[in-house]
Parts: sequence; C-alpha cells; structure tokens
Amino acid sequence: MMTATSTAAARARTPSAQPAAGRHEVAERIAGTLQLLQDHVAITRRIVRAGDSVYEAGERFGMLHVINSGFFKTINLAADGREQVVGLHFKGDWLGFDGIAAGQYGCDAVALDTGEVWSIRYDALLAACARHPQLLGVLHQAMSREITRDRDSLLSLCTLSADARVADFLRYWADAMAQRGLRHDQITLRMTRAEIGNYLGMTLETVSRALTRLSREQLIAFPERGRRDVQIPDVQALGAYVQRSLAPASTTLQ
Amino acid sequence: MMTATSTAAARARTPSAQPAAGRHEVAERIAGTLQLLQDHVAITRRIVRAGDSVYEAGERFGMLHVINSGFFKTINLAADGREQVVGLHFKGDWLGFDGIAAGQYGCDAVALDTGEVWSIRYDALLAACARHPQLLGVLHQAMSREITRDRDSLLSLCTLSADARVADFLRYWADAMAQRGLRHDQITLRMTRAEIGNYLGMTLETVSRALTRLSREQLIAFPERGRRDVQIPDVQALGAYVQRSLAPASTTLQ
DNA sequence: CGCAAAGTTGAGCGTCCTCAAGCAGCGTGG
DNA sequence: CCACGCTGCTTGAGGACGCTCAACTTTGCG
Repeated sequence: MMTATSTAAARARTPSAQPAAGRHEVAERIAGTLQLLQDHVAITRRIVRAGDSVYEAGERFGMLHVINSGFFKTINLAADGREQVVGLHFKGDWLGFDGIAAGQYGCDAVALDTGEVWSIRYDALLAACARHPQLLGVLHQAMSREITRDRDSLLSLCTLSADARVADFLRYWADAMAQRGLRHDQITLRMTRAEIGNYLGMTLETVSRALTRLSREQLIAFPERGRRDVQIPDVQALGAYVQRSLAPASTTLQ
Repeated sequence: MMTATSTAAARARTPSAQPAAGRHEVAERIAGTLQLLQDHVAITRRIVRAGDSVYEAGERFGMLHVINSGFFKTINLAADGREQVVGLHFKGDWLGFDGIAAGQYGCDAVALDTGEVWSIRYDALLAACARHPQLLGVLHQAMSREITRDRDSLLSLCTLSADARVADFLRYWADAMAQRGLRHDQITLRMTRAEIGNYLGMTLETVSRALTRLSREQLIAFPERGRRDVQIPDVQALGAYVQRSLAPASTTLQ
C-alpha cells in the first residue's frame, strides 16, 4: 500500500518510539543544557500561568526561549484565520525557532499551565556560542529535533486512523514525561478535547469517542470523575494498539 | 469553528502565501548563500538522477547538503514500514538537518529528476561559521524556514479538504518556482499521483479526481497529452479557490 | 509490438464530520 | 445555599467526503 518500496520495513531506522531506552539520557541532556545556559548566557526568567503566551505571531523576533517547567503549545495562524496547534512542548524544549528566518514569530506559544520559561536574546546567545562551541551544538540539536518531531507528526497524521492518532498522542505525551523523569503512568491532559482534536486533525467529538473506545479496551482509564486525568497502565500496549490498527486483519498471517 | 479565538483573523501574521512579494529577494538570498559556501567551505559537488538518494534513513550523519539544481523529496520512515513524503525541496534548500540531533539521518532524501547537490561536512561548516558569522546566520535561517514550512504543511493537512489541498500544493510549487526565477505558469510535476497523494495525505485516486475537478473549473489545464505538465494561468486564483473552500456558503455574509 | 507502470473513472462503502440533545463541573450572584 | 449560566464533555443519528475495489485507458520502455 502507499508508495511502499517493499524493503521499507526492513531498513527502517531505529524506532522513534523506543520504549524505555534513553530516559535518563534525555533528562541529563536537558539538565546539561540548562546548566550550560545558566553559566554562559544572560537569562530572563519568567513565570507563566495557563493561557499566558510566551510570544505571539507577528511579534518581532529577538529572543529564544527554553522551558524550565510547565507545558506549552504552539499555534500556527494562517492569514485567513485558520489556526492549528502544531506542537506541544515540555521541559527542556526550545521555543521561537520559527522566528529566526522571518524576523518575526510565525506562531503563538501559549502556556498550558503554570510554568517557567527562560528567555535569551538571540544575539547574546550567538555571541556565547562563539565562546562555547558546545552551546552551539546544543542549539543545533534542539532545532534538528524540532524538525524531526514535526515530520513525525506529519507521518502520524497521514498514516493513522483517528483512534490510533489519539493513542499515539497519549503515548507521545507519556513518553515525554518518562524521558524527563516525570510521572507517566497517569498524565493530566492540559488541553480541552477541542485543542487535542485540532492538534490531531479531527473534531472534538471524535477525540471523545476515541478516548471512550480506548478505555473500553482497557488501554487507558479515568481515575477521577473529571476526565482530564488519564491513567495509562501500560504505555507499550498503546504502541501495540497503533500497530494493530495498521494491519486490520493480517496480523497473524504470513 | 475549531478552537478559534475569534480575533484570530484580525491579528493573523503576514500571509504565508504572499502573492508575488519577495521573488527577487529569495533568488538573491539563494545566490548569496551559494556564493558564501563556495567561497568559504569545502564543497563536494554531485550530480544526481531521478531516483538517486542523497542520503538514507539510518545512515550516519556527517554532512549537510544544499540543492544547487533539481527537485527532491524527503521521505520519513516509521519503524513499522509506514512511509510518508514529508517535504519537497528546491534550489537553495538544505537537506539533512534531521540528522544533527540523532547522529543519523531520519529520512530518505531522493532526487525527483536530474540535479546537483553540494555536500558539506558538518564539522567543516561549523568551523567556517566560526570564521564567518554571516554563514551561521544563513544556516540558522535555513533551519528556521524548514520548521516553519513543516508547520505550514501541518496546517494545510488539518484544515483543508482534499481538493483544496491539491490546489494549495500546486500553488506552493508554483510559488517556489516563481521565487527562484523559474518558469511558474507551467510546472512539471515530477511525482506520480501516488507520491502526491502520500504527501498530501490522500489516495492517488483522490489526487486524480481533484486535478480533474480543478481543470474543469479552469484553474489549471493540461497542455500535453501526458498529464504530468500542469498549466496554471493564474496562481492567485488557486489561492482564492482554497479560501472559497473554507467558507462553503457564507462568503458574502457579514 | 507487447508488457508493465501510471492514470482515469465509476460504484459502493466506511470513517469521520455535522448537528443536536443531554449531562457534568464550576464559579457567580440573588 | 441553591438556582443559574457557562464551558467542557459525552453520546446518538444522519450524511458527506474520501477510501477501496475494480475496470479500463494511456504512456513509456524493452
């Protein structure tokens, strides 16, 4: 199906969903980055609350931002008013790369709950990079990771059914938590169904139905009355569910 | 609709589809970049033919690549064999950013026809950037543009109907040609319907039907027998078509 | 010339969207 | 304190857009 070159699966790269590998590596990388910034660059710390924006589309670019804590979304705006959640961002992620080329930010970066961002003047950062090449490496890796993640989003969006996309979304969030040493057996979705749906390219009703189906299949559970908290007994089972939905019938064949 | 904050249209950033503005700027920027590379970095030139890959997923990262001529696609591979065209690339675009963070490329970069790529060792580039800060600026802008474009793809994918997506795809391609001073009233699609469909998140049949409908509406025409060449009498009309399909009925209301 | 690959078109169907109703949580004010 | 309204969430019924399957045509190449 699709434009498969038949050997695709055989030579596929290391899975982006590597189950538990590299948890500590990520946490350490983030700690190292934050330390590096603290030591060599002038930082402006800022506490944000849910709904606060770090920057907005059209604003003149001058700073990059690093998340020290909290959860953020980036929203792309089209000239005609369409808006699209294009990214979710956690501790250690950078915000604002989209502004470098255009000289102004291309999207809104909004806090999903209370958190702290470190803002760094781009020119000061470049100057610091000149003195500490390690810092430049960190910066480039962050941009590279951003590109990779955006493409993974495209892949999920185009190849997965609505239910699988929701499962993949939960898996992605839980993985991000696990990698950062945060609680990941139970996550609190800080987005409304409408926001999740927007991010995943579906309506809020479809999100709701998908969550209901996933909980019927015991892949997730809602411990509280308010269904914002999602319990994930087994993250790998979510990945398996995604795989299963790719091969509707022929799983055991061959 | 969606999660519109009602003022979205009012404060939307400058349109990503700025009609004809900045054509020469882009061509000049590209010429400047190529000159800069030529002057200060060791370059390996390579001629590629349709189907040749510049790099493949999983390959060890060590080089970045700049397109001197030709057309390229990047294909993302999932561990399970799903594959997805995640980007189209033209003269002046960079290839390989996705490899920086992981140490290995995360996708395939494949030539869509004959072209020339310049390959540059990443470490040598960084060394050159240290001597010529201007080069670093160019590099960052290219990465930033890549991020912006991926997000624009996400936006189109999530908010547009199949027909509008095809129209937007043609508009995007024509714009890219125009910006580079290439012929843009008639473009030659160097991809099969299946590839276009994969890129746009739809089947090849839907692509075919969309093209038929667009030609019925006189927005495009097929000058040759083989329907690979697409004539676009008025690029702006394609943009208008996309807008129209967003507001099914209420265009003149309010 | 003949075969394989690419493309077009049609019919039927399924997934997801639309529209609608009802419920739950929560802050406000009478 | 509870009615009230608001926002967010769930669930159902019906319909549409796009997918699947299939037949046929066209193009390109050995």
